[in-house]
Parts: sequence; C-alpha cells; structure tokens
Amino acid sequence: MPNYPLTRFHEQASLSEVEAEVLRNMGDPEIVYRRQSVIRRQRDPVDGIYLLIEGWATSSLCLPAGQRQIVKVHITGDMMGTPSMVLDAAADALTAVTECRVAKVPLTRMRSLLIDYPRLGPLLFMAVQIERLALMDIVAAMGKSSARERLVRLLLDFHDRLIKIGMVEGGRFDLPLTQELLGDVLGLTAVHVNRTMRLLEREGLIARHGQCIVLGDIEALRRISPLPPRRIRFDPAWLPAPGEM
Amino acid sequence: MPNYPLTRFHEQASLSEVEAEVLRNMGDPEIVYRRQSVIRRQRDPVDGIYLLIEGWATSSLCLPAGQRQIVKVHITGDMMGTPSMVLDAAADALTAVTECRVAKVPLTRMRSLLIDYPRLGPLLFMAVQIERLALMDIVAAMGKSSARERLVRLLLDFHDRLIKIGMVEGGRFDLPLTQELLGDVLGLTAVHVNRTMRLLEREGLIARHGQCIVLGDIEALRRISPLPPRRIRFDPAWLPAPGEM
DNA sequence: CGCCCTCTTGATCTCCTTCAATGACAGTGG
DNA sequence: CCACTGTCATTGAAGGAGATCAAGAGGGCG
Repeated sequence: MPNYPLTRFHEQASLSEVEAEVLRNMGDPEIVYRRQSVIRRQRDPVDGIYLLIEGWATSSLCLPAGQRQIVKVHITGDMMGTPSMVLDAAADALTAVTECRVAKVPLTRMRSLLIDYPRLGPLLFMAVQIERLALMDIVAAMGKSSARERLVRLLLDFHDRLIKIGMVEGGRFDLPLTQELLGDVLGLTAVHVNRTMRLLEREGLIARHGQCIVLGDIEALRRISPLPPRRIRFDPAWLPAPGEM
Repeated sequence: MPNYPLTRFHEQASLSEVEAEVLRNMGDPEIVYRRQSVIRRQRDPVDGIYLLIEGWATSSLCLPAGQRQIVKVHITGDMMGTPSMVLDAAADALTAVTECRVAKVPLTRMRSLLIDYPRLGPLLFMAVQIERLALMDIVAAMGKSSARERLVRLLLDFHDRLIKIGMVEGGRFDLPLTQELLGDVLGLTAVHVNRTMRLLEREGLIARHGQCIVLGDIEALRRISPLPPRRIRFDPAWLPAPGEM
C-alpha cells in the first residue's frame, strides 16, 4: 500500500481516523519515476490524479508557441494533476525533477470515495482553494514585483513548505531545480536567475553549496519578499465536522 | 429572493431541479453597490461568500508595498470571495466596477447546505478547479507572453465569458474597465495598455466606441492569443450523479 | 578521457516604465 | 448658461530591468 503522507490535509483540517486511513491508502501501488521522466504528458486523456509520495516534480504548461511555464513545483506529500479533473485532456505536464515515488488514483475510485465519505468533497474543495490562493499570490508577484523580489519569495515559499515536512535544517535545504527550471517558474531567463542569485549571495542573504541552499538571514529575506506567507485557517466555520456528514 | 443566475454551474454539470433551486436561492436578500464602492475589503473577517447577481466587479490583492494587482474580473453570475474561505482575514478586496447587485451567503449557511446536499461539495470543488485553471493560464501568459499577446488574450477571455450570458452581439460588448484597471489586471502600466490598444485599433483588429469594444477579426485575434480557450468537461467521470449521493 | 549539462560573466538590445504635458468629457455649483 | 474640477485617454521623450547572444569554466558520468 502506498501510505501517502497526509501533509496537505493535516495542515488544514482535523481528520477522523477512518478518513486519514482512507486517504493514506487511496492510491494504486506506487510507481517509481526516474529524474527527468514524464509522469503524465500535457493533453493525455485524464483518467486519474497522482499522489507524490516522495520527490520533487513540476507541473508545467506548454504554450502553442512552444514556451514552457512551470505553474507549480510539487514536493513530497502533494496531490498532482487535479486541475485536469475538469477536462478531457490534461492541461499540464507532470515531470519528475528528482526520482519520484508516485501513486495514481483512478477517477472511478475518486467517485466512490466521494460517495462513501461525503466529507471528502468539502476537504478537497478546501485543498484546491489553498492552491488557488497560491496562484493568486504568484500572479500578484509576477505583475508587480522585480525579479529579485520574486526569486526571494519563491525561495521562502520552498523553505516554508519544506520545513513542514522536516526537510529544512537551520535555513538549509536541498533545492534540486536548475536555474533554467527556476527561470521557467518565475517567468525569467536562466541567465537572469543566475545574476539575481549571485547578487543575493554576494549580499550574504543566501549561500549555496552544490544542490543545497542556505537562507542565511530569513528576516531580511522576508522584508524583501513582496508577500508574507499565508496563514490557513484550520477547520473553518463552513466545514462540516467529521461525523456530521 | 435573489435568484442567482446559475451560469457557472449550468456550464459545467447537470443539476437536479432541487439543486438548481437551492443554489438560486442560497443568498441573503440582494444589496446594491454603487460604482467604485467596496463590497468587501482586504483583511476583513471572512463570514460569507458573495453571489454577483448583476454587474462587473474586481477581486484584487494589495501588496504590502502598496501596488494593486487584480486577480479576477467578475461578471454577472460569478461567485466571489471563495478563496478567502480558507482564511480568517480576506485575501482579496472585492470592488464594484459598475453598479452591482450582490447577495451574500453566510458561511454557516454554506455549512448546512454542504450537509443537506452532499453533491454540493464535489460541485464546488469543480468550480474552483476551473478558477484554478484560469489562474494557471494567466501565470503562463504573464511569464511567457508580450503585452500585446496578453491584452488580446484578456479581450478574448471577456468575449468568451460574456457571450455565454448573452452580452455580446457581433463581436461587440460593453467593457466598463478603464485602461488603468486593465493595466492592473495585466501587470502593465495604463500608458502601455493605451499604446498597445491603439496599435490593435490601427491594425483593424479591434474598434472602440466609448465604453464599447468590437472584436472585428476574432480569428486573427485567436491566432495572436498565447493560449486557446479551455473546454471544460461537462459531467466528468469522478462526479457522482444527482441522486447518487 | 571526453562529452554534455549547468553555471557564470560580458556586451548589446528592446520592451516596457517613468515622467510629463495635453485634450476630451462629465459632473457640479454659481 | 458657463466656469471649475476631476477623471480618463493620448502622445512624446528618456531611462531601466530584463532578454538575447556569445563564450568560457567546472563537474558529473558514460
């Protein structure tokens, strides 16, 4: 059994024992994808969603003109591919950045889970709203901030997400994305990502050792970031309690 | 009773008579907001969501540094303010562009509706995924396209949404946004929006008469747009049928 | 050992911003 | 009826953030 880590859900709402158990085991047996390999191509028929049990992966859109934009960098514990649930053909490509362990959940199983555990609908609704907020913040940052501010925001975002799953030690974490990929996330060229990063390094705000990055002065970085981190409301008023539905 | 127009839902899934009736009447009695007035401020406590029964409104984020980014332009029939349902303080400000008729739905009522009509959870999940896809497309356009391409995409997006509610005649529709507001949507300055728009006009691709805009050659505009319109899947495989839950 | 990928840096170019001024128009009060 | 005011559209000139093009260096892996 895949034993999907429930990071996302445990951050946002209290789950009953049964619910937690169901979510952890909702996926097919896990599949291992090698670095760089494609988990699902853009335009593939949509027959399921994906649980990222371990690893880093990207969700990217290719414009007809050929450019690639990464719209989300997924880490251990993320659900992937859910935006395409409302389409016939997948909107985004899912690509493994590091080696990834992935469990697929067929849409037919989603259907029976939604019927058997009616609180799952509202819980998923909540999870998507959180993703939507993240995209709103990205749009605001892209529209109104400089390359430097956006890069700092992205690094802090990685930091804040990784720290919840115990992948940060003293501001230091593994960042397996190349500068080209960072550019595709930020809407910048790899060259400009490099220059911006080197500047931050020279100012002593960050340090790098191979694939590792160290956020040396998080307070200073937070002052540079155009947006503060979001505080999600645990168990909001509209969410029916376990057992209530 | 507000009689909220179910544009959003009828586009995406078949509703039972009961469900349609419930959704149409879920709001408080409607309130009229004058042009420019604020429906809900950023950081206000979140105690409900809003149904836009008629009019144009914006959802915008203000960055700490003071810049405003519009993340969504709402038209008749849209649900507003739902991203803030996962927060204590509203993420976005809701502002009337034209005179607006708005019905509020208290979160406590959302809770009972979710319990009484369990298919509402999956339906809302679907509605948010559609919004999320729209934001993904915006991010891709902002990251990889020129001002001209983004403006064309926005105009076509308005066209495609307005045509579904019968507000377009022969490529012509009312566009009550100032160039400054368009700039805040696109992440551009009003000056550059003006120049870009005049250029499109001189090329004969669009025409303007006061608040009205005419998309003269929609095919040509679609070729300029960096992204084609999305085709939402009506009644996806994972969505339980009415009566099934 | 040699190849390819990634990082790095310089030089030049360009798209969009910034700053500034003008005109058109609607609303308002005398 | 008309001056007065504020908002919005328009255009020019100059400046800057980031793109593009090009080349070299380091490092992992066959």
